[in-house]
Amino acid sequence: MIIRIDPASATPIFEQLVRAVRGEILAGRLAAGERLPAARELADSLEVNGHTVLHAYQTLRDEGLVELRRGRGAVVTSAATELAELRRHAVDLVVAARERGITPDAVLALVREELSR
Amino acid sequence: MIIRIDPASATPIFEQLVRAVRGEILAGRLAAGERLPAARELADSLEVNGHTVLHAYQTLRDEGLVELRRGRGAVVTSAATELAELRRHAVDLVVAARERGITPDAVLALVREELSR
DNA sequence: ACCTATTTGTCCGTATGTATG
DNA sequence: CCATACATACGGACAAATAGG
Repeated sequence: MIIRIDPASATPIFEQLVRAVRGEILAGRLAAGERLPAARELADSLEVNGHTVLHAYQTLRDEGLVELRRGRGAVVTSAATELAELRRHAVDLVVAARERGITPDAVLALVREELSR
Repeated sequence: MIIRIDPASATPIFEQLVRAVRGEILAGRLAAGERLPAARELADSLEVNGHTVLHAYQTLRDEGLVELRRGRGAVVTSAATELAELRRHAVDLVVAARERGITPDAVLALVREELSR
């Protein structure tokens, strides 16, 4: 997993990490059961503090994307990969809508209708 | 607001703080708009680290019970007080059920029925 | 418009505890 | 029993938003 951090950015380092990992998961490049690098290890390689990475990992845990366990590390949850699969369908829907010149509101209305069935 | 912390307890300090403040809110002793003591101030008075109190406050924020703003502090949300009011009704319900010797399952079934209306 | 005090936000460093394997 | 890796807590520093004068 390749992550790049911009220490000069206005967005906090821990949030950059959250976005990077979340992106990897939602893009399907990190599947359920796969392990993230150990927090301190990643911290060392990025030259940031271990807490900063841990804070990011804990945020991802709060979002339900990873499971944290002492001695085992951070593991991508199955819910996360399911979310990634769901996202692919969402992308398909939006692409199809754009191809047909359908307005965003109409798309949302359609999805709402299906959800309320 | 009187909070007591047991440093020797197995439950983490920050969680003891979360429970204490949450309890105050749900008991109605802290109403919407009221401010919690400044994190570092409370930390000093309890002789714990400022980070520890801040961690507790941020947990409460994640639960939607307080709003945190730089320079303003931690303010109890209206959602929190509404939750407290809801809790009072729940207590009333349980008390009334116990007085009448109604089983917990029956109470839950009743509530479910009302919710599904 | 300016300045100052307050207070949370983030980050660094360090240390110890504790569940996992 | 031992290595790994997260969990918690301590301490210190500076940034950034808010409120008030």
